[in-house]
Amino acid sequence: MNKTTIKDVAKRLNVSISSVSRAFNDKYDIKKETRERILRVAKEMGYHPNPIAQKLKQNKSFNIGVIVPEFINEYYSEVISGIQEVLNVNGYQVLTMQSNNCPSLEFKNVETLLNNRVDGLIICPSCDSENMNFYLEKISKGQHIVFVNRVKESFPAKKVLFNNIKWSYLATEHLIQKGYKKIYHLAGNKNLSISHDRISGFKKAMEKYKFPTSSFKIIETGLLAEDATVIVEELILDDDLPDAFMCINDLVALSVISILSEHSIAVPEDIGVIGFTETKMASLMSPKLSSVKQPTYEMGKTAAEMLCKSINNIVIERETVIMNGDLNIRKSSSRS
Amino acid sequence: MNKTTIKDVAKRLNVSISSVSRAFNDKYDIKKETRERILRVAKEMGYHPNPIAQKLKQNKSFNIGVIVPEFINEYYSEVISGIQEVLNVNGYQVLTMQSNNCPSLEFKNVETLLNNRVDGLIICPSCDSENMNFYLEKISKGQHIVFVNRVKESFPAKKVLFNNIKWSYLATEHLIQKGYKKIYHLAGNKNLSISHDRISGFKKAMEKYKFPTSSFKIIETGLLAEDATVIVEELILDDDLPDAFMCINDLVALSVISILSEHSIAVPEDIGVIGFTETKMASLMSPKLSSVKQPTYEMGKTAAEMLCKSINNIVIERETVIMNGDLNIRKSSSRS
DNA sequence: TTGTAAGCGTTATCAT
DNA sequence: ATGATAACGCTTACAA
Repeated sequence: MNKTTIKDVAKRLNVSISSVSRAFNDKYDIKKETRERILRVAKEMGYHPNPIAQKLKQNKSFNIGVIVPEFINEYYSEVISGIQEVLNVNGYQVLTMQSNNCPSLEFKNVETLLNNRVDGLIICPSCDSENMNFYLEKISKGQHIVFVNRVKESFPAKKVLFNNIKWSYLATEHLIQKGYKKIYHLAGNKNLSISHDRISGFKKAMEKYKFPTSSFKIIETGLLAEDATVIVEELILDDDLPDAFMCINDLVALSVISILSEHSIAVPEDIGVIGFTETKMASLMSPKLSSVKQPTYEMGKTAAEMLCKSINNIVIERETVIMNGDLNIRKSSSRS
Repeated sequence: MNKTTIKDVAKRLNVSISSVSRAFNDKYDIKKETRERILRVAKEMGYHPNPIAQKLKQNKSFNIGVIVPEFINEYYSEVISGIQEVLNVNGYQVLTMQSNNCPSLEFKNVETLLNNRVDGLIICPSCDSENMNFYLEKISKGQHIVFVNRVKESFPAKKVLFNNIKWSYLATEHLIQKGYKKIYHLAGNKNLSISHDRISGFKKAMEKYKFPTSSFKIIETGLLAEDATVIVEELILDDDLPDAFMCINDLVALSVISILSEHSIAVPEDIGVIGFTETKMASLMSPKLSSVKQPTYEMGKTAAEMLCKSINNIVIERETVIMNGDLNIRKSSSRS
């Protein structure tokens, strides 16, 4: 075990511990030679300053807490990777916790992390309609918090969002331009702003291209593959299939394709499908899935940078950053 | 900010700080009433012991470091979830880092975590053939380390492995029993023991069922989808397609299916395909992918439990735990 | 049962 | 330029 302390080094060199400390913290006066001598011997002895003592003294943990709904899917894994990239470079360690999409566990995790004295938090909320006052209170008490993804644009806090309205509109427009005349949107849960926004984008496209009410539907499906399965089976039974599905995410899109294929309905010839929040798998399917790509990694980096600034009291230009994506068109929406 | 200290509480109650400390650490003698009074007032004041001070005093960080090659794919995300589940319950916080499949970054991360005084490490190595002495040295210095997945069974350390030989054998046997007569194994990089073991299992099945050398091949493909693409295209050009592919992982399997489908080769009718290390997506494909499921979550839990025991010097029955999986048979290998 | 005080490994103020 | 020392917030041996 590494047990060499500043005292050991000081004793060995017949200098005071303050000199050793100074040698390791450039900011103090110390003769260049002594500094180098100390550093050399310290290295020989395998000395590393004990960060825990430093933390206590400086009243700073150099830990940042990150809470996500889950990281089994790529989305939040990539966000976390972006966060780590920035924070590690800045000398922070990242403590990640999952809320399992449960607000009360999310809040409990926040308390755990705060009790562990994290210097700041990045929260990807599981839900943006419940108890957001919990966070406003923490912020007003001086906590540094940055939110990512599932947060209302109107929420008065630092946050990084994806422009769901715009890219939902563009995805829908793409289907229209491909000649699909009857389009259903398999939407997520309405009390999530991201679902709400994607519905808005979809509606906007319907209006813009003057689709009559009979030519589109918005079906609240949820975010899970299983949910979609049931719905599509029903549509088939009711003989109420559209020309194309605009799906809340790739999981739903893939399960739609899977069911249609079981019923020998051809994608994209009979029915077009487009997903959202691109999965790596999207390009490994047959047919390959068209989807809206979100800049997950960059969203994480941006949030981390905002947090660093917040901690260092650097004023920020914009409290809210809304990011753009890419429309990755592949086979599933490209009939010729 | 939470700034209430043990002193504030003591002063407020006209007791000594040791009494307050005792109230929070059951193990000491303290009158029940005082204890309750202290706890109640402490709660009112919003006091929580400062874990950093506790760590310094107890010379223990209550942090555990975890290093994985990446957590964009589900495999390590699930392992980490299992680890967190156990460690959080035991009062530890988990510091996760990615090595990006690069041994030197992995070692650098180890040093970072050790300098941060983690109480133990769980390592999912990026490679098991290089510099494993690095770890043996740490262990001999008293560090607590548990390895997961990519480690040779002969490596003398605590570890949790998957029985790759057995399940590779079973996956291959399944293809044989389905009547596929010519089987190619798309293998991973040979200097990884997991690839090596899966090759062994494959060979074992070939021997057991007396396949002549002309009826099977082992092609070193790598772990990535792109690698497989090239290989299969070549096989098609050379008119050297087998009856079935036994793939090193699902990513490779899915890209095989995708290419075959582009060439209008039917899976599973013309060619059967089976993957390894089940992806969630496996059951969303058409055809749904057969695969070997690894108990990722349980592997993480097991490793974490072993680490806790190691830290608390509890003797362990077996230094090496080798886990079993499931054969999830779906459409891609089920011709009728 | 409770209080006093030393000490964990640093940093930073004040002398020298 | 360097050294002595208090302090960070807690635990724990020892004293009362």
